[in-house]
Amino acid sequence: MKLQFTLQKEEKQTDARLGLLKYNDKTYETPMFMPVGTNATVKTLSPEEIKDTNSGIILANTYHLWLRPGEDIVAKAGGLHKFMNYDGPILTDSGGFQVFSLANPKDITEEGVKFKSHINGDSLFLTPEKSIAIQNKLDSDIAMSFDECPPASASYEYLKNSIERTIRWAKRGKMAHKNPNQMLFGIIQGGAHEDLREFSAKETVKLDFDGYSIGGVANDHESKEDMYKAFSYSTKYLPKDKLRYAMGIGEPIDLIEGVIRGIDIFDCVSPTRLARHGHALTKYGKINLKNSKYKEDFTPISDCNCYACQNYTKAYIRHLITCNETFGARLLSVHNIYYLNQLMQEIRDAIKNDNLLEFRDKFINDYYGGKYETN
RNA sequence: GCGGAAUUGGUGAAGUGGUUAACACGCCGGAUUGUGGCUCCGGUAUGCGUGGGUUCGAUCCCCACAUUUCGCC
Repeated sequence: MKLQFTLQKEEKQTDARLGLLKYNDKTYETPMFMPVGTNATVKTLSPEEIKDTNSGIILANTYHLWLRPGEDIVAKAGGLHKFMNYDGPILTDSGGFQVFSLANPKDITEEGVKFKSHINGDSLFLTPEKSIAIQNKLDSDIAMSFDECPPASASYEYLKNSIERTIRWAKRGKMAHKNPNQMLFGIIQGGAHEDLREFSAKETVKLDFDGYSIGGVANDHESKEDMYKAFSYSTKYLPKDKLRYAMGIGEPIDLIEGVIRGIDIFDCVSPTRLARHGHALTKYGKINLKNSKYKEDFTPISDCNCYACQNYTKAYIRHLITCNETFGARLLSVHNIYYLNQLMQEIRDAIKNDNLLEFRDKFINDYYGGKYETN
Protein backbone atom coordinates (compact mmCIF):
# COMPACT_ATOMS: atom_id res chain seq x y z
CA MET A 1 0.00 0.00 0.00
CA LYS A 2 1.13 3.48 -0.78
CA LEU A 3 2.56 5.48 2.13
CA GLN A 4 0.31 8.24 3.38
CA PHE A 5 1.52 11.42 4.95
CA THR A 6 -0.59 13.73 7.08
CA LEU A 7 0.59 16.96 8.60
CA GLN A 8 -0.31 17.06 12.31
CA LYS A 9 1.05 20.31 13.62
CA GLU A 10 3.25 23.27 12.86
CA GLU A 11 5.43 24.65 15.65
CA LYS A 12 4.67 28.14 16.85
CA GLN A 13 8.13 29.69 16.80
CA THR A 14 9.68 27.92 13.79
CA ASP A 15 8.74 26.18 10.53
CA ALA A 16 9.05 22.79 12.21
CA ARG A 17 6.28 20.29 11.51
CA LEU A 18 4.94 17.17 13.10
CA GLY A 19 3.50 14.54 10.80
CA LEU A 20 2.23 10.99 10.58
CA LEU A 21 3.19 8.41 8.02
CA LYS A 22 0.83 5.50 7.57
CA TYR A 23 2.21 2.34 6.06
CA ASN A 24 0.10 -0.81 6.00
CA ASP A 25 -0.63 -1.49 9.66
CA LYS A 26 2.21 0.69 10.89
CA THR A 27 2.34 4.36 11.77
CA TYR A 28 5.51 6.44 11.96
CA GLU A 29 6.01 9.96 13.18
CA THR A 30 7.93 12.70 11.43
CA PRO A 31 10.40 14.37 11.59
CA MET A 32 12.32 11.15 11.06
CA PHE A 33 15.85 10.01 10.37
CA MET A 34 16.37 7.27 7.75
CA PRO A 35 19.45 5.02 7.84
CA VAL A 36 21.13 4.21 4.55
CA GLY A 37 21.27 0.69 3.17
CA THR A 38 22.82 1.21 -0.25
CA ASN A 39 23.12 -2.44 -1.26
CA ALA A 40 19.80 -3.51 0.25
CA THR A 41 21.37 -3.82 3.67
CA VAL A 42 22.12 -1.28 6.34
CA LYS A 43 25.75 -2.28 6.60
CA THR A 44 26.34 -4.87 9.34
CA LEU A 45 22.72 -4.83 10.61
CA SER A 46 19.93 -7.37 10.29
CA PRO A 47 16.38 -6.10 9.73
CA GLU A 48 15.59 -7.00 13.35
CA GLU A 49 18.48 -4.86 14.54
CA ILE A 50 17.34 -2.00 12.30
CA LYS A 51 13.94 -2.14 13.95
CA ASP A 52 15.52 -2.26 17.41
CA THR A 53 17.09 1.11 16.62
CA ASN A 54 13.52 2.49 16.22
CA SER A 55 14.04 3.17 12.53
CA GLY A 56 11.18 3.49 10.09
CA ILE A 57 12.04 4.21 6.48
CA ILE A 58 15.40 2.97 5.23
CA LEU A 59 17.21 3.79 2.00
CA ALA A 60 18.50 1.66 -0.82
CA ASN A 61 20.24 2.77 -3.98
CA THR A 62 19.05 2.45 -7.58
CA TYR A 63 22.52 2.65 -9.08
CA HIS A 64 24.02 -0.05 -6.87
CA LEU A 65 21.12 -2.46 -7.20
CA TRP A 66 20.98 -1.88 -10.95
CA LEU A 67 24.58 -3.07 -11.22
CA ARG A 68 24.29 -5.84 -8.63
CA PRO A 69 22.25 -7.98 -8.56
CA GLY A 70 20.16 -6.19 -11.22
CA GLU A 71 16.58 -4.98 -10.84
CA ASP A 72 15.16 -8.03 -12.60
CA ILE A 73 16.53 -10.35 -9.97
CA VAL A 74 15.10 -8.18 -7.20
CA ALA A 75 11.76 -8.18 -9.04
CA LYS A 76 11.92 -11.96 -9.40
CA ALA A 77 12.55 -12.22 -5.66
CA GLY A 78 9.26 -10.39 -5.17
CA GLY A 79 10.62 -6.86 -4.77
CA LEU A 80 13.03 -5.21 -2.41
CA HIS A 81 11.03 -5.88 0.76
CA LYS A 82 10.91 -9.61 0.24
CA PHE A 83 14.42 -9.74 -1.16
CA MET A 84 15.96 -8.13 1.92
CA ASN A 85 13.30 -9.23 4.41
CA TYR A 86 12.41 -5.71 5.53
CA ASP A 87 8.74 -4.93 6.03
CA GLY A 88 9.14 -1.25 6.84
CA PRO A 89 9.08 1.47 4.19
CA ILE A 90 11.99 1.70 1.74
CA LEU A 91 13.10 4.77 -0.18
CA THR A 92 15.34 4.42 -3.21
CA ASP A 93 17.72 7.11 -4.32
CA SER A 94 17.69 7.59 -8.06
CA GLY A 95 21.37 7.35 -8.87
CA GLY A 96 21.57 11.10 -9.19
CA PHE A 97 24.15 11.35 -6.47
CA GLN A 98 26.32 8.77 -8.23
CA VAL A 99 26.24 11.02 -11.29
CA PHE A 100 27.76 13.67 -9.05
CA SER A 101 30.34 11.36 -7.51
CA LEU A 102 31.23 9.17 -10.51
CA ALA A 103 30.60 11.08 -13.74
CA ASN A 104 32.34 14.02 -15.40
CA PRO A 105 30.22 17.11 -16.08
CA LYS A 106 30.99 16.76 -19.78
CA ASP A 107 29.29 13.34 -19.85
CA ILE A 108 25.98 14.79 -18.68
CA THR A 109 23.71 15.44 -21.65
CA GLU A 110 20.03 16.17 -22.15
CA GLU A 111 19.34 12.50 -22.78
CA GLY A 112 21.11 11.21 -19.69
CA VAL A 113 24.46 10.53 -18.08
CA LYS A 114 27.34 8.45 -19.33
CA PHE A 115 29.72 7.16 -16.68
CA LYS A 116 31.89 4.26 -15.66
CA SER A 117 30.94 1.48 -13.30
CA HIS A 118 32.81 1.74 -10.02
CA ILE A 119 32.95 -2.05 -9.99
CA ASN A 120 34.56 -2.93 -13.29
CA GLY A 121 34.78 0.21 -15.39
CA ASP A 122 31.92 -0.80 -17.72
CA SER A 123 30.45 2.11 -19.65
CA LEU A 124 27.01 2.90 -18.26
CA PHE A 125 24.23 5.16 -19.40
CA LEU A 126 21.50 6.24 -17.03
CA THR A 127 18.45 8.28 -18.03
CA PRO A 128 15.47 9.57 -16.07
CA GLU A 129 13.27 6.88 -17.65
CA LYS A 130 15.76 4.15 -16.86
CA SER A 131 16.16 5.25 -13.25
CA ILE A 132 12.40 5.28 -12.72
CA ALA A 133 11.95 1.93 -14.48
CA ILE A 134 14.55 0.38 -12.20
CA GLN A 135 12.91 1.86 -9.12
CA ASN A 136 9.50 0.63 -10.27
CA LYS A 137 10.89 -2.87 -10.48
CA LEU A 138 12.70 -2.65 -7.16
CA ASP A 139 9.26 -1.77 -5.77
CA SER A 140 10.46 0.66 -3.14
CA ASP A 141 7.84 2.79 -1.39
CA ILE A 142 9.39 6.10 -2.30
CA ALA A 143 11.25 6.69 -5.56
CA MET A 144 13.40 9.71 -6.34
CA SER A 145 13.48 11.64 -9.56
CA PHE A 146 16.72 11.35 -11.47
CA ASP A 147 18.52 14.63 -10.91
CA GLU A 148 21.86 16.21 -11.39
CA CYS A 149 23.45 17.08 -8.07
CA PRO A 150 25.94 19.84 -8.83
CA PRO A 151 28.40 21.02 -6.18
CA ALA A 152 27.21 24.03 -4.22
CA SER A 153 30.21 26.00 -5.47
CA ALA A 154 29.24 25.58 -9.15
CA SER A 155 28.77 28.84 -10.99
CA TYR A 156 25.36 30.50 -11.06
CA GLU A 157 25.16 29.87 -14.79
CA TYR A 158 25.96 26.18 -14.39
CA LEU A 159 23.47 25.77 -11.57
CA LYS A 160 20.73 27.49 -13.54
CA ASN A 161 21.18 25.30 -16.61
CA SER A 162 21.49 22.22 -14.44
CA ILE A 163 18.27 23.00 -12.58
CA GLU A 164 16.35 23.54 -15.79
CA ARG A 165 17.55 20.20 -17.10
CA THR A 166 16.77 18.48 -13.79
CA ILE A 167 13.22 19.81 -14.07
CA ARG A 168 12.92 18.42 -17.61
CA TRP A 169 14.28 15.12 -16.29
CA ALA A 170 11.74 15.21 -13.45
CA LYS A 171 8.94 15.58 -15.99
CA ARG A 172 10.26 12.70 -18.07
CA GLY A 173 10.61 10.55 -14.95
CA LYS A 174 7.08 11.31 -13.88
CA MET A 175 5.80 10.32 -17.31
CA ALA A 176 7.69 7.04 -17.06
CA HIS A 177 6.53 6.25 -13.56
CA LYS A 178 4.24 3.22 -13.55
CA ASN A 179 4.11 1.87 -10.00
CA PRO A 180 0.86 2.93 -8.29
CA ASN A 181 2.04 1.78 -4.86
CA GLN A 182 5.15 3.90 -5.02
CA MET A 183 5.48 7.58 -4.17
CA LEU A 184 7.63 9.69 -6.47
CA PHE A 185 9.52 12.74 -5.20
CA GLY A 186 10.88 15.70 -7.13
CA ILE A 187 14.24 17.20 -6.18
CA ILE A 188 14.99 20.88 -5.58
CA GLN A 189 18.48 22.18 -6.42
CA GLY A 190 20.04 25.63 -6.56
CA GLY A 191 22.93 25.83 -4.15
CA ALA A 192 22.54 28.65 -1.66
CA HIS A 193 20.93 31.01 -4.21
CA GLU A 194 17.49 32.13 -3.15
CA ASP A 195 16.19 32.81 -6.66
CA LEU A 196 17.43 29.46 -7.99
CA ARG A 197 15.92 27.53 -5.11
CA GLU A 198 12.67 29.43 -5.62
CA PHE A 199 12.64 28.69 -9.32
CA SER A 200 13.57 25.04 -8.81
CA ALA A 201 10.93 24.58 -6.11
CA LYS A 202 8.10 26.31 -7.97
CA GLU A 203 8.74 24.53 -11.24
CA THR A 204 9.07 21.16 -9.54
CA VAL A 205 5.90 21.70 -7.52
CA LYS A 206 4.03 22.41 -10.79
CA LEU A 207 4.74 18.82 -11.75
CA ASP A 208 2.83 17.69 -8.63
CA PHE A 209 4.97 15.09 -6.91
CA ASP A 210 4.12 13.04 -3.82
CA GLY A 211 6.90 14.76 -1.92
CA TYR A 212 9.88 17.04 -2.41
CA SER A 213 13.55 16.55 -1.75
CA ILE A 214 16.18 19.15 -1.14
CA GLY A 215 19.37 18.12 -2.87
CA GLY A 216 22.77 19.59 -3.47
CA VAL A 217 23.48 20.21 0.19
CA ALA A 218 26.54 19.19 2.23
CA ASN A 219 28.27 18.00 -0.91
CA ASP A 220 30.99 20.61 -1.32
CA HIS A 221 32.33 21.67 2.09
CA GLU A 222 29.99 24.64 1.92
CA SER A 223 29.29 26.48 5.15
CA LYS A 224 26.49 25.43 7.44
CA GLU A 225 25.00 28.84 6.90
CA ASP A 226 24.73 28.12 3.16
CA MET A 227 23.25 24.71 3.84
CA TYR A 228 20.60 26.18 6.10
CA LYS A 229 19.81 28.83 3.51
CA ALA A 230 19.29 26.07 0.95
CA PHE A 231 16.76 24.52 3.34
CA SER A 232 14.85 27.74 3.98
CA TYR A 233 14.87 28.93 0.39
CA SER A 234 13.42 25.57 -0.70
CA THR A 235 10.81 24.75 1.93
CA LYS A 236 9.39 28.26 1.64
CA TYR A 237 7.88 27.32 -1.73
CA LEU A 238 6.76 23.77 -0.95
CA PRO A 239 3.18 22.68 -0.25
CA LYS A 240 2.50 21.98 3.40
CA ASP A 241 0.68 18.72 2.89
CA LYS A 242 3.63 16.96 1.25
CA LEU A 243 6.76 15.43 2.75
CA ARG A 244 10.00 17.39 2.59
CA TYR A 245 13.23 15.45 2.51
CA ALA A 246 16.77 16.80 2.99
CA MET A 247 19.00 14.41 1.12
CA GLY A 248 22.19 13.21 2.71
CA ILE A 249 21.90 15.23 5.89
CA GLY A 250 22.67 13.65 9.22
CA GLU A 251 24.92 15.60 11.56
CA PRO A 252 22.86 16.00 14.72
CA ILE A 253 22.90 19.80 14.63
CA ASP A 254 21.92 19.77 10.95
CA LEU A 255 18.90 17.61 11.73
CA ILE A 256 17.72 20.13 14.30
CA GLU A 257 18.38 23.12 12.03
CA GLY A 258 16.70 21.31 9.15
CA VAL A 259 13.56 20.58 11.16
CA ILE A 260 13.46 24.23 12.25
CA ARG A 261 13.39 25.12 8.54
CA GLY A 262 10.48 22.82 7.76
CA ILE A 263 12.07 19.52 6.79
CA ASP A 264 10.42 16.20 7.68
CA ILE A 265 12.81 13.42 6.74
CA PHE A 266 16.57 13.02 6.47
CA ASP A 267 18.96 10.30 5.44
CA CYS A 268 22.66 10.00 5.99
CA VAL A 269 25.48 7.48 5.85
CA SER A 270 27.19 9.12 8.76
CA PRO A 271 25.93 7.01 11.69
CA THR A 272 26.99 3.79 9.99
CA ARG A 273 30.17 5.13 8.44
CA LEU A 274 31.25 6.73 11.71
CA ALA A 275 30.51 3.40 13.35
CA ARG A 276 32.77 1.51 10.98
CA HIS A 277 35.49 4.00 11.73
CA GLY A 278 35.10 3.66 15.48
CA HIS A 279 33.13 6.77 16.41
CA ALA A 280 30.08 7.00 18.65
CA LEU A 281 27.56 9.83 18.84
CA THR A 282 26.62 10.98 22.30
CA LYS A 283 24.68 13.80 23.87
CA TYR A 284 28.01 15.34 24.82
CA GLY A 285 29.56 15.11 21.36
CA LYS A 286 31.12 12.57 19.08
CA ILE A 287 33.71 10.32 20.67
CA ASN A 288 36.45 8.30 19.02
CA LEU A 289 36.55 4.89 20.64
CA LYS A 290 39.97 4.26 19.15
CA ASN A 291 41.39 6.79 21.58
CA SER A 292 43.62 5.05 24.11
CA LYS A 293 41.80 6.65 27.00
CA TYR A 294 39.00 4.12 26.51
CA LYS A 295 41.32 1.13 26.79
CA GLU A 296 40.21 0.40 30.34
CA ASP A 297 36.87 2.19 30.33
CA PHE A 298 34.41 -0.47 31.43
CA THR A 299 31.35 1.77 31.22
CA PRO A 300 28.84 1.93 28.33
CA ILE A 301 29.18 4.55 25.57
CA SER A 302 26.46 6.60 27.16
CA ASP A 303 23.32 6.53 29.22
CA CYS A 304 21.29 5.06 26.39
CA ASN A 305 18.83 2.21 25.98
CA CYS A 306 20.30 0.73 22.83
CA TYR A 307 21.49 -2.86 22.69
CA ALA A 308 25.15 -1.79 22.65
CA CYS A 309 24.89 0.46 25.69
CA GLN A 310 22.79 -2.03 27.63
CA ASN A 311 25.27 -4.85 27.18
CA TYR A 312 28.78 -3.71 26.27
CA THR A 313 31.55 -1.44 27.51
CA LYS A 314 33.68 1.11 25.68
CA ALA A 315 36.76 -0.99 26.38
CA TYR A 316 35.21 -4.01 24.68
CA ILE A 317 33.95 -2.08 21.66
CA ARG A 318 37.33 -0.35 21.38
CA HIS A 319 38.98 -3.76 21.36
CA LEU A 320 36.68 -4.98 18.57
CA ILE A 321 37.29 -1.86 16.47
CA THR A 322 41.04 -2.10 17.02
CA CYS A 323 40.96 -5.69 15.80
CA ASN A 324 38.78 -4.73 12.87
CA GLU A 325 36.05 -7.08 14.04
CA THR A 326 32.70 -6.43 12.35
CA PHE A 327 30.84 -6.88 15.63
CA GLY A 328 32.35 -3.58 16.76
CA ALA A 329 31.03 -1.79 13.68
CA ARG A 330 27.69 -3.46 14.27
CA LEU A 331 27.40 -2.39 17.90
CA LEU A 332 28.38 1.18 17.01
CA SER A 333 25.95 1.23 14.07
CA VAL A 334 23.17 0.14 16.39
CA HIS A 335 24.14 2.81 18.87
CA ASN A 336 24.58 5.67 16.39
CA ILE A 337 21.30 5.02 14.58
CA TYR A 338 19.49 4.60 17.88
CA TYR A 339 21.04 7.88 19.01
CA LEU A 340 19.79 9.79 15.94
CA ASN A 341 16.32 8.28 16.23
CA GLN A 342 16.27 9.23 19.90
CA LEU A 343 17.31 12.76 18.93
CA MET A 344 14.41 12.88 16.44
CA GLN A 345 12.07 11.77 19.19
CA GLU A 346 13.28 14.62 21.38
CA ILE A 347 12.85 17.01 18.46
CA ARG A 348 9.27 15.81 17.99
CA ASP A 349 8.59 16.28 21.69
CA ALA A 350 9.97 19.81 21.47
CA ILE A 351 7.68 20.56 18.53
CA LYS A 352 4.74 19.27 20.55
CA ASN A 353 5.75 21.63 23.35
CA ASP A 354 6.56 24.52 21.00
CA ASN A 355 10.04 24.87 22.45
CA LEU A 356 12.30 23.67 19.65
CA LEU A 357 14.57 26.73 19.75
CA GLU A 358 15.20 26.20 23.45
CA PHE A 359 15.88 22.56 22.70
CA ARG A 360 18.40 23.56 20.04
CA ASP A 361 20.25 25.88 22.40
CA LYS A 362 20.44 23.23 25.06
CA PHE A 363 21.60 20.67 22.53
CA ILE A 364 24.39 22.94 21.30
CA ASN A 365 25.49 23.61 24.83
CA ASP A 366 25.68 19.90 25.66
CA TYR A 367 27.05 18.60 22.34
CA TYR A 368 29.67 21.24 21.67
CA GLY A 369 30.36 22.26 25.23
CA GLY A 370 29.65 25.86 24.30
CA LYS A 371 32.26 25.87 21.54
CA TYR A 372 29.90 25.80 18.58
CA GLU A 373 30.56 27.84 15.45
CA THR A 374 28.27 27.90 12.45
CA ASN A 375 30.88 28.06 9.68
C1' G B 1 86.84 -24.89 22.79
C1' C B 2 87.70 -23.07 17.47
C1' G B 3 85.91 -20.39 13.20
C1' G B 4 82.16 -17.39 10.55
C1' A B 5 77.91 -14.06 10.46
C1' A B 6 74.85 -10.63 12.75
C1' U B 7 73.43 -6.57 16.41
C1' U B 8 69.45 0.22 13.46
C1' G B 9 62.40 2.60 16.72
C1' G B 10 57.17 -1.28 19.51
C1' U B 11 57.96 -4.93 15.08
C1' G B 12 60.02 -6.30 10.04
C1' A B 13 63.74 -3.87 8.08
C1' A B 14 66.63 -0.01 4.18
C1' G B 15 70.87 2.94 4.38
C1' U B 16 75.42 6.34 4.08
C1' G B 17 82.51 8.61 6.30
C1' G B 18 79.53 14.79 6.27
C1' U B 19 72.83 19.22 6.74
C1' U B 20 66.18 16.61 9.05
C1' A B 21 68.25 7.64 9.49
C1' A B 22 64.02 5.27 3.73
C1' C B 23 59.81 2.21 3.61
C1' A B 24 56.07 -0.95 5.78
C1' C B 25 53.27 -2.57 9.94
C1' G B 26 52.02 -1.18 14.81
C1' C B 27 51.00 2.75 18.00
C1' C B 28 49.00 7.96 18.90
C1' G B 29 45.75 11.71 16.93
C1' G B 30 42.34 13.74 13.20
C1' A B 31 38.77 13.45 9.07
C1' U B 32 34.17 11.29 7.27
C1' U B 33 26.75 14.51 5.61
C1' G B 34 21.48 11.28 -1.31
C1' U B 35 28.20 5.08 1.04
C1' G B 36 33.35 2.73 -4.24
C1' G B 37 32.61 -0.51 4.36
C1' C B 38 37.86 -2.04 6.49
C1' U B 39 39.42 4.57 3.52
C1' C B 40 41.97 9.21 3.71
C1' C B 41 45.35 12.84 6.32
C1' G B 42 48.91 13.88 10.10
C1' G B 43 52.39 12.40 14.18
C1' U B 44 55.66 8.72 15.82
C1' A B 45 64.30 6.49 16.53
C1' U B 46 68.04 13.82 19.69
C1' G B 47 69.13 7.54 17.78
C1' C B 48 71.96 2.96 14.79
C1' G B 49 74.49 -3.46 21.11
C1' U B 50 78.52 -1.54 25.01
C1' G B 51 83.39 0.67 25.73
C1' G B 52 87.61 2.51 23.41
C1' G B 53 90.27 4.22 18.94
C1' U B 54 91.17 6.39 13.72
C1' U B 55 89.24 11.02 11.51
C1' C B 56 88.04 17.92 10.85
C1' G B 57 83.68 14.58 11.27
C1' A B 58 81.44 7.94 12.48
C1' U B 59 75.44 4.44 12.70
C1' C B 60 78.86 3.47 8.56
C1' C B 61 86.41 2.20 9.33
C1' C B 62 89.65 -0.40 13.42
C1' C B 63 90.08 -2.97 18.38
C1' A B 64 87.95 -5.18 22.71
C1' C B 65 83.71 -6.87 25.17
C1' A B 66 78.53 -8.53 25.35
C1' U B 67 74.49 -10.90 23.11
C1' U B 68 72.29 -13.80 19.16
C1' U B 69 73.02 -17.27 15.42
C1' C B 70 75.40 -20.86 12.08
C1' G B 71 79.28 -24.47 11.26
C1' C B 72 83.18 -27.68 13.25
C1' C B 73 85.38 -30.46 17.35
